[in-house]
Formats: sequence, C-alpha cells, structure tokens
Amino acid sequence: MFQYEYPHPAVTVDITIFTISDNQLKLLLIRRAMEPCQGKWALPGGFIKMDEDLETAARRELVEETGISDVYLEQLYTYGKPGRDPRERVITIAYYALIPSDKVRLQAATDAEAVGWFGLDELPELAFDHSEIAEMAYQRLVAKLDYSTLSFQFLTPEFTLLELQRVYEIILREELDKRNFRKWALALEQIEETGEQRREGAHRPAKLYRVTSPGKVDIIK
Amino acid sequence: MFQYEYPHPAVTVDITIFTISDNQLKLLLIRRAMEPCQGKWALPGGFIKMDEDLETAARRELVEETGISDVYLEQLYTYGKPGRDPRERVITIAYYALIPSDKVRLQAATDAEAVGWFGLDELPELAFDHSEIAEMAYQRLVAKLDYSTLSFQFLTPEFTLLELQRVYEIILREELDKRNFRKWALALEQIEETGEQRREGAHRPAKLYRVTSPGKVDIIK
DNA sequence: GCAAAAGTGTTATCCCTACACCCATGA
DNA sequence: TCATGGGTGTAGGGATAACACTTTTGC
Repeated sequence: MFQYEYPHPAVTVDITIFTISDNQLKLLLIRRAMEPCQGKWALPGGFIKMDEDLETAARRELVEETGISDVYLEQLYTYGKPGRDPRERVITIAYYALIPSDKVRLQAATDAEAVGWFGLDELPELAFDHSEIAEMAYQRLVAKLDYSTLSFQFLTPEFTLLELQRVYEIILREELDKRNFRKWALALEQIEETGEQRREGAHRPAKLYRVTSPGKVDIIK
Repeated sequence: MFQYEYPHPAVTVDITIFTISDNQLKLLLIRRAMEPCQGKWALPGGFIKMDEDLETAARRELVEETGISDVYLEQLYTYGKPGRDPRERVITIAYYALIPSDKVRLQAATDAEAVGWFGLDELPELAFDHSEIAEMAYQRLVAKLDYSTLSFQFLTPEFTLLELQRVYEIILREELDKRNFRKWALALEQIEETGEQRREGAHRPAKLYRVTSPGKVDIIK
C-alpha cells in the first residue's frame, strides 16, 4: 500500500502506432484482456513506473506490447478528463510512433489474437477516449508531413522515390504529381542515391535512395 | 490519508504566461513562498484537483495567481523526469497563456511582492525545470505565429495595424516591412476596420481594426 | 511486342520581397 | 513649420503547379 497526504491520480502512457502497409495508413490496437472495457480494442499503453521517464515508459510499453524498438516516438498530448477511466482518476500522456514497413512483421511474433493492425478508415470502437487520441495523432501526422521530414520514418533504409511519394499520398489522401514531387523531394537535400537499383516486376528498375540523417526528423521550410 | 495499491505520482499544471508590454515579450513569474526552491522564481502552477479537468486546473491556477480569466490557453507539453521535484515524483502538464496588454494591469491587484513580469532576456534563474518549459513555450509561440492567428490574442479588442506588426516584430525579433506586412495581414481576412480612428501624439490618426472571430485561433496557409 | 512502372523539362502563374514618398496631426 | 507615425503601389525574382512522352524491363 502506498499512502499520500493528498489524493494522487494514476498516470499512464498510451501510444498511437502508425505504419503504412497495403497502401493504407494503419494503426496498431490491442484487445483488452481485463476490465474495464474487456474485449474492446484499445491503444497500447500502461502505467508508468515511479523511476522511469515518460518517454522511457512509452518505449517500454511499445516493446512489451509489440516487440518493436528504436522507432520514432513523440509526445502528442495529455488527456485527463475526470471519469475517462471508470476505476479511478487516470491521466494519460499520449505518444505516437511511426513504424517502417519492414518492422511490422516482428509484431506477428506476439500474441496474434490480441493484437492487430487496422486501417484508419476501419477502426473498431475503441476503449476509453482512445478514438479521440487516435484522431489527434492523425491530425498531427498530417500537419507535420508538411513542415518536417517525419515521412522518412515510415520507410525502409533503402527506398525508391515512388515509395516516398506513396507515403505522402496515403497520409494526405490525395494524388501528387510525380515530376513535381521528385523535384521537391530532392531539393530537400535529405536523401541521396545509394547507387543501387531495385528490379521487381516487368518494368524498368528504380534507383534506390537513403536518408542522409536516418532517425533524425528535421523541420523544413 | 489516501491509499493506493500501486505508487502514484503527484500531478501539477504549470503555466507560462506571455504578454507584450514596453515593446518586450514578457513572462509572469511568482516567487516561491515555500520549500522546495523557496525564494526562487517559478512559473505559476499547482496541484490538480481530483474532480477537475487539466485545462480547468490551469485556468483555476491562472485566476488564483494572477486574477486573469478568459484568455487564450493551450497545452504545451508534459514533463515528468524522475527527480525534477525533490519531494516526490511530480508530473507536470505545462500550458501557455497569452494575455492582451490591457489585462496586464489587473495583475497589479495581487501581491506585488511575489509576482512579477520579466522580459524574456532578463529571466532570473527558475525553480525546477521551469527554464526548460519556458524555453519550449517560447519556441511554440514563434512557430505558431507563422501558421496561426495566435498573435491577435496579445491585442486589445481594437488595435492599429502597427500594433499588430509590433507583436510579430517583438516575438520574432526582427523588423518587418510595413507595406508588405499590411498587405499580408489584410489578406488573411481575419480583421476588419471598425470605422473608428485613434489619435495620439503629433501625427496622423490610425485606423482601428478588430478581429472578425475574437478568441478563435485559426490555422492559416 | 506489349504491359507497367521509371524517369525526365518547360512554361505560366502566383506569391513574396524590396523599395520611397505623401498625409494628417499636435506642438 | 516641423517632427512624428499613418498610409499607399509597383516591378522583379523565385517558387509552385500544370502537363506528356521516352526508357527499361519481364513475360
């Protein structure tokens, strides 16, 4: 038992995990094994430990629930409306993470029953206020696409320009002009040719590119 | 005494309150009356109550410490590094507020000894990690100036275009071209002439403007 | 040889920037 | 009449947006 002179809320972290696969922006959800909201889908997350930083807690939960580490993670917003959790006052610090498509497979190793990727348009009803959190995370993602190099975090270490373009098209939900997009992307001076090509299918092979500062997200413009 | 099965952190809100006066961006600080950091300057803030929303808590603290209500308030970031408060684990949800210059006077009614406005360049050493919070709030302010109509929140209900321009110049720390600024500001379609003029000093009177949607902060561009 | 994605330039438009002078007033 | 801030337009340059055809490959 832990005693305090004044009442204290419980504090959790919740993580909206995005990836792109099957030409869709997807979100990782887990099915809740316990009350409250047992059986409902929810964002991965959990209680913070008293000796760990908030971001450390978010990364720990990410690994525990999905096996994924070393990804882009950013604090989103803190939700604390009284009553958002029926048990007690719970304040949650929401984060969002971006997973490159080649790391998605790792996740299959964990309990496949209780974890799933959902297209943003096909989300089930979520526990607590998690729908609101996911919506805000998506809005942040769209906004940051415009003025940062966030998008690279969805890509494998080597990628084609068309793959990069698809990231933008899928998140922004609009088609972009190929020539203008390429001019713009190269002018950022954030990517360089690897010198290699990728051949797949009955068409001309595509040049491969890499990010000059992987893992780093810059503000642009 | 309040008992919990697992340890719970304390949760506070802290508020970085900006205003513009004397051609300077200023920050409201309070001198701490109690340990820890007794006598040091700090951001206003305090513990949340168990039945109030986070933003409600921030607004309550704002009124309690400064007598100011009905101002723009936005959540900034949540800080929770273990050890940031020597007493116990304290997680703080930081907000920032923008005060129009005509509301600054109200503040003089409260205990003048313990409260003060400080120019951003003349900040004293702050308690806890409040310097870090204030720095981040300033950065957010600069960023949002660019893509939102945040700036109007510093102005009185009626203002001149030059007053609006000064807000930008003071926060961005750079001089702007008068003609280009006016063209840009009017093209936003967020302000309109009141039809009145303000005469002060030995020069031509200035047209007064008002915001078309006061209190609302739009994303622009 | 054909289907399918890769790759590549030019032009028109819009927006941003730079820049200088007259106006209305109070002292 | 003079000092002070209020108010106004235009031209050039750079970025953005629209737009279609050739290349390379696998089958």
